[in-house]
Amino acid sequence: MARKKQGLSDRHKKILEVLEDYQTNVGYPPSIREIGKQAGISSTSVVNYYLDQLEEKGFIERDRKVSRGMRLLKDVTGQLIDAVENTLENMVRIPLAGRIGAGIVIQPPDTDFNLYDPDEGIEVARSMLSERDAASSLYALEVQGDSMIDAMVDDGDIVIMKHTQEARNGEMVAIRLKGSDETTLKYFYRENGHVRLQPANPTMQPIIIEDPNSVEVQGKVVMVIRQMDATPI
Amino acid sequence: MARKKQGLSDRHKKILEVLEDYQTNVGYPPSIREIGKQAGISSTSVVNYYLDQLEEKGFIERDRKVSRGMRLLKDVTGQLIDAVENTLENMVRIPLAGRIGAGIVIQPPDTDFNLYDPDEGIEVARSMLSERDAASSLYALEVQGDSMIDAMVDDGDIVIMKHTQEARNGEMVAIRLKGSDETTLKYFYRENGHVRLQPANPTMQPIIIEDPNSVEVQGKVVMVIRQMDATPI
DNA sequence: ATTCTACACGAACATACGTTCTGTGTCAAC
DNA sequence: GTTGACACAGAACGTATGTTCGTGTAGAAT
Repeated sequence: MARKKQGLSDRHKKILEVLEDYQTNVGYPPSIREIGKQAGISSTSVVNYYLDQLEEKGFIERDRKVSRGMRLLKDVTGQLIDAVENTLENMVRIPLAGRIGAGIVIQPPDTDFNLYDPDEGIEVARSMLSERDAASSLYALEVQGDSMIDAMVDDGDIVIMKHTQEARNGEMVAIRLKGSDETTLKYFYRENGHVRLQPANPTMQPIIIEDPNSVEVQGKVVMVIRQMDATPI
Repeated sequence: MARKKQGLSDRHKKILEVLEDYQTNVGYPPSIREIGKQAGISSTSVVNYYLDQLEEKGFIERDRKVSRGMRLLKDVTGQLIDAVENTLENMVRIPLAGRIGAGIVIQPPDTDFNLYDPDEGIEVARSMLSERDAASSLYALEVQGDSMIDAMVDDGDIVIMKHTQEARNGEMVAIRLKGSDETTLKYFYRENGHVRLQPANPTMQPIIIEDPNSVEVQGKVVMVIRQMDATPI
């Protein structure tokens, strides 16, 4: 009953390479004869022979009787290959809507604030977001200045926001106090009839707002991204 | 001489949709007869007729005499389709190598890359990394505890590291001082024969180390990610 | 009306391509 | 030795699939 598991011979590997190369370069899978030519195998039956083995090992999937009817499932290294659609749908592009600073400024995307390319956006893997968030319309803001260091948000950070008027306890939200024109990022808690705004930095004291109506929630922070690799264009 | 340019009839659109659907769902392009069936066209010649037109309009590319020898170039909307290779390479999966706390524990990505689940990892768009970084082997660490708040890194944050022994000025690095078993994240500056370690929080004072040899660089911080959307599995 | 063009159908044709069969050589186990 | 599993080659076969051709219709141009 002893089955050799990981045993990929040179021909197996070569064929997998050909498969991957061909698919990526040509756009559709190769025929058996083409595989043979690329891999240095003269007989179609031998190629077929190995394709069957690769299928049994779970590297490819074959549709019999169909020309070029095969698809890669795993890499030569055994890594799973995401199909095309997956990768397309696995990424979410979030528009860079503007900048925020001490006096917060959220520019709607239509403003021709052209410091960023029109297609300049933040690409985030869907897996890094909750399903709800990925489905909703998000926007990204670049933080300018040190005014949010008590929220653990640094100059240059990218905050990804979700527009909302309501906040639930424990969420980090962008809020503006009535009478102030300054927006800050704080953890939001509604308790005992008042609102507690908790800085992310645990060494700092919370702010208690007795009148909940004087707190205006502008959005919820979904993610903060700090890129350290200095590649400013 | 008037040529209708953008004129995509319903059949054109339908065929493009079929093409896209089939490719993404099945993994290779459809045959002409399959297109016909899906698009409600009974004759192969009609499908061929429209495929020729779509090629002339630049939506697809065809390889004559080859079964399923076609690939999508543009979307129904006219948007360019990224080839397979692009989508495959657009995302980088970074293994979650461990956790760091006050008593830092950094496990460099050893050869046993198979310890964590395949879905245990951080997916980052290649566009969010520099080319150099994306090519190098990165690993991610989850921060545990508040010991890095002076580096603007919070409990629960994900730091993406690049293994290196050398640091250049201005980079945020994980460093350990000789004689200490604690690792911290600081901005690194080598100047006038000494090393200056600058906390990210600008209100905090730098640390000057007179002997550069007592500073051990363990890695460079490439990115910090803070997920606020509470998605505990 | 006639002609031309775009669109459509279905059948016939040619071949690209997957499958199968026979045969050969090697190497271990018996 | 014999057997059997394995790797490989080449040819023959069947069919899936792209191509071509003859025909037809509807509408615009002549």
